[in-house]
Amino acid sequence: MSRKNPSAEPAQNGASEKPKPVTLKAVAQHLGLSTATVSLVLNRSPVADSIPRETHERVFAAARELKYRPNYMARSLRRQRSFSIGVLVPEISEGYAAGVMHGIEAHLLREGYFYLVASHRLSGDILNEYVGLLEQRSVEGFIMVAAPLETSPLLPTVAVAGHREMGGVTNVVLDHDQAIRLAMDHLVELGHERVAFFKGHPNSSDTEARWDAIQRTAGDLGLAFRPELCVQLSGEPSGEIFSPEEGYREGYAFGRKLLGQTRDFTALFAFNDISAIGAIRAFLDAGLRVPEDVSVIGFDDIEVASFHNPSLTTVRQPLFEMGELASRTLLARIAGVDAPAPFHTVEAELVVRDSTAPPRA
Amino acid sequence: MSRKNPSAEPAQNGASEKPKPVTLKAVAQHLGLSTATVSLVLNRSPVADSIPRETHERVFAAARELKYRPNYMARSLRRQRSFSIGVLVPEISEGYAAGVMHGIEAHLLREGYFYLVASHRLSGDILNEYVGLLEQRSVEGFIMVAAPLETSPLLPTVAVAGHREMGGVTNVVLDHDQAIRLAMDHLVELGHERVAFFKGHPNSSDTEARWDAIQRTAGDLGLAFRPELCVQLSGEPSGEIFSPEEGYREGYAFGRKLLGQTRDFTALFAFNDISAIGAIRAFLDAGLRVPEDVSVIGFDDIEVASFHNPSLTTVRQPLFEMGELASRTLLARIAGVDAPAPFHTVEAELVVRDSTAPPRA
DNA sequence: ACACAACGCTAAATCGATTTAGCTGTCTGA
DNA sequence: TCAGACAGCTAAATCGATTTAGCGTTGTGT
Repeated sequence: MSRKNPSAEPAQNGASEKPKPVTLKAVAQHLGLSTATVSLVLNRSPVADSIPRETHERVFAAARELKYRPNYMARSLRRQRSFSIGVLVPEISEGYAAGVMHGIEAHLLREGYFYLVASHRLSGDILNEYVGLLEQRSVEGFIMVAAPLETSPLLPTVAVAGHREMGGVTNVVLDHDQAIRLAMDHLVELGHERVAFFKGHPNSSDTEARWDAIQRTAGDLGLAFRPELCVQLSGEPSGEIFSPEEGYREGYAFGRKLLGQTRDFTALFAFNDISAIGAIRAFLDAGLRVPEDVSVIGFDDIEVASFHNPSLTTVRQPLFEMGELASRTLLARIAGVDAPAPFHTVEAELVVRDSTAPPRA
Repeated sequence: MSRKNPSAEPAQNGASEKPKPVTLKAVAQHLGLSTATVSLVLNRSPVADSIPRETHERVFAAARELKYRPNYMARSLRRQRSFSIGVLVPEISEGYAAGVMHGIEAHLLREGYFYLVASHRLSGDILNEYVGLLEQRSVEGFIMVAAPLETSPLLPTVAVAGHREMGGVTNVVLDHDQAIRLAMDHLVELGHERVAFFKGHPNSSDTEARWDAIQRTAGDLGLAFRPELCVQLSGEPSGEIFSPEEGYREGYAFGRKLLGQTRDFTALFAFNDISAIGAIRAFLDAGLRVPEDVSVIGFDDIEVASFHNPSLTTVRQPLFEMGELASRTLLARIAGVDAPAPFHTVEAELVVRDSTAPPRA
């Protein structure tokens, strides 16, 4: 209600006056030059090489003095460049995507790009809709996180945690074999022999790759891999809508389902940290202690993993680096530097915390 | 390496051919009409009222057939509208901001807007830099989360968790008195009399408001409010850089510092969930049980709060709704519907979970 | 039979930059 | 002395839409 007297402020932002932005023309007139010259100089065009140093200085001085800011729309229209890219994530308030976006942002803004975000919630239809809208907005490319992409997009695209090999799409993927190996070795070294596994959401693009790696590695290590130790939720999830809250509930449900099938296991390798945490809760509710009775290992190392109690042993995905790599790769492709390699692989790292221990003797 | 034969795909996206987008002119020519007519019809301009229904249909049919998509840059340049807003958060991979952004996104995209995000990391300089860049990008307004805003921005702005009253800025704020009351009543009802408090980051805009509310409420309830029960970190943080990881460490450090000062308390009211979790860890490390020996109550109800073990009793901020309200308010101001009210207040909610209990007898 | 309105549409200006082709005027070299 | 090179700049087209002013044609009322 109370409001300071606004008379002191220079340009108020309500709906009152508009500050009338400084155009190129204004700068040119102020200098007695043409807009062409000013533009050439300000953009350091090679054509401006023949213009004497003194004029250069006058132009820059005037631009600074008048606080000239080139109009982004006009410039983009002419150059057919937007310096924007579209980022499609499952859901913005979800740990995995947030970590990747952090890396994306760091690199992109450093290079003078901005990004537009939208959430596809693991639905192909929603994804396609936003791809269309963002294309209309002239984004120069896409970074998609865990996106259920069906067809080759028209623009350069980098997929993080994508699994399909697709024309024009560069995948930033974890080396799943190495990652799974890390986790399994850890469990085996602790002495676990009966390990339970969660299989991920059928629409999540990492699910298949990771599952394959698990099967292979279990075989290599001679680990029992029995059906009653593997849990996948009943098939289609409720709607195609995705949320982290659901991931947690899913983990809890997984955990209960597993206990319903058998208690003959000493460790659980969850699909991700969220489901690991959900499962831990299910175990605790069932009177089992973690890690004394059951060791649990997660995947991702999202923030929660270290905050959790017991803190979570997990396979760390270098999310920030993956985001950075994705942006770097995309910008290179936009610049036409890189041929679109189908894969860039990053390595996982084992983070041992308190949710794993040797099995009871 | 291996790559499917791309001959089947229509338009490849590498750096090869460009699909040559359909312009308004193309549609007009295809119809034998002028671009003016087509534009008028497609935009349902009142000027097009005198154009017969049949022509309307022809135009729409052609647009659909040719898959015409208006060029965003051209349209924005002409209309002086970008349908974009700038969102400035402390850090994108942080729970509070993510929750608010979720709400922002939901409402904004529904209304045909997109948003550009940047992280100010609680630094005024970084904030100003991005404000400038985003203004240049012709955003139509700002939503700022926990931003250390010093001067009135030129564009319509809505601040979430802002505390300063400032010309042209609408604040979406929590009713801190009500929120604090909720928490304190809960503790008092449980029987706690000696309660410790954390004071937040000096650059975080909610810190002061919440601290004031705590002091007032403690007074109202006749609660002891002794200096040795209040902890604030040593003043300036290391650099002005902010991260959730630091919030956790801060909470841990808070907890240790508190224990160093006194153990004569039965409950802790932390500044937020992250610091609550950090403190709980410090207590556990010191051999105290939560909630048996010490009750801990957080603030925010970020995702982690419910996942944590023990799950966290906390004061829920309706982050999603705050984000929605912020966007709604901003769009209304952009449309010139609303006068810029200085405050919109939302109510908190107490979420009782497992980290609080009656004090030991 | 004629003025005037309504209809159906278009020419052209405009938004604010970028960029190519080219125009002066001076200087150089043969 | 004169062609040609070069320096130093500019006119004008262009990007793709939106939007105002207005132009011909037909119809209507008196």
